[in-house]
Amino acid sequence: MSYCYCILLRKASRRVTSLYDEALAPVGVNLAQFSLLRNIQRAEPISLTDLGQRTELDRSTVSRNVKVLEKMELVAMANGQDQRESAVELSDKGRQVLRDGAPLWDGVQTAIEAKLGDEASAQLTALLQAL
Amino acid sequence: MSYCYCILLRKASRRVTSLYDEALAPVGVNLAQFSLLRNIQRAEPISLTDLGQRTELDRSTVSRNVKVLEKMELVAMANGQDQRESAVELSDKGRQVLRDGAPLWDGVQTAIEAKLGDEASAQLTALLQAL
DNA sequence: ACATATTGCGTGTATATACACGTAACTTCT
DNA sequence: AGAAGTTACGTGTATATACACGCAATATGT
Repeated sequence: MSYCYCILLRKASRRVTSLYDEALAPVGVNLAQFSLLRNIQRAEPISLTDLGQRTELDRSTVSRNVKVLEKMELVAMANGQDQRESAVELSDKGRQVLRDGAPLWDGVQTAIEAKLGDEASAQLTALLQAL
Repeated sequence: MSYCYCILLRKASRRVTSLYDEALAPVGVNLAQFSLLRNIQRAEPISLTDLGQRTELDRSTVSRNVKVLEKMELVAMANGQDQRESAVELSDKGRQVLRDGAPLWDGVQTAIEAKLGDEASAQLTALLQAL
């Protein structure tokens, strides 16, 4: 009787998310928001649809998550190529959060690697990508 | 520059959850609900607090998820030891879902093992438990 | 040009999840 | 017995997430 891979994944996901959330709390965002900001930064200005593909999230999910970031004034919506397309851009405040959050994010990242060891960390990365 | 373990986990979690959800669709529950039913089965009648500890979920989350199962008539609430405690039990319909869902769940489980290989599957299990 | 198809987005609806807070019930201490 | 603390639970609020649907804008085919 093997453990359910899905449940193991979901539990680990919740636990680890909690670690990153706590670490990032000082800059006022959670892991999901920090990651979304990073994805925006890598391709700004970016449409919501493109952002959804990059993050592997449903477009409507991205739409709502971006709206929260907008309310926090970390990003701003601009006009895209089309009238229908809207382009997300970081605000100065958003860039600051990314700068301030980077070492916090790195701390958790390093802590996980220290806990698992280098080899196991690499294995984990490979396995998660293979799923 | 390493990948964010949390994001890798969350993405894998969403992808894999989706696999199980699709497989379980014929019996009318998703993976989270199926898993919750299984946890109830293992310890019924069980209080919401105990169920929360078993599933590593917040009590309020369990409370709400159980409420959905109750509306689907897969579980029923009975009186616990106390007046404050409520005990969750499976209904016949709930047991049937567990029976019918088992082979569907097993199919995904086997498919994942086939994809990763036995050794990698065992590694994955160990790594996820270590996190 | 006009009808049709596609694209990009928002909203409605639903589950999953957590934290904070309040309430009722039980326990413990004096 | 009565006060104080603990336990079990529900609800309010908020984010995360997906699917279905509809609308507006653009592209395409005749």
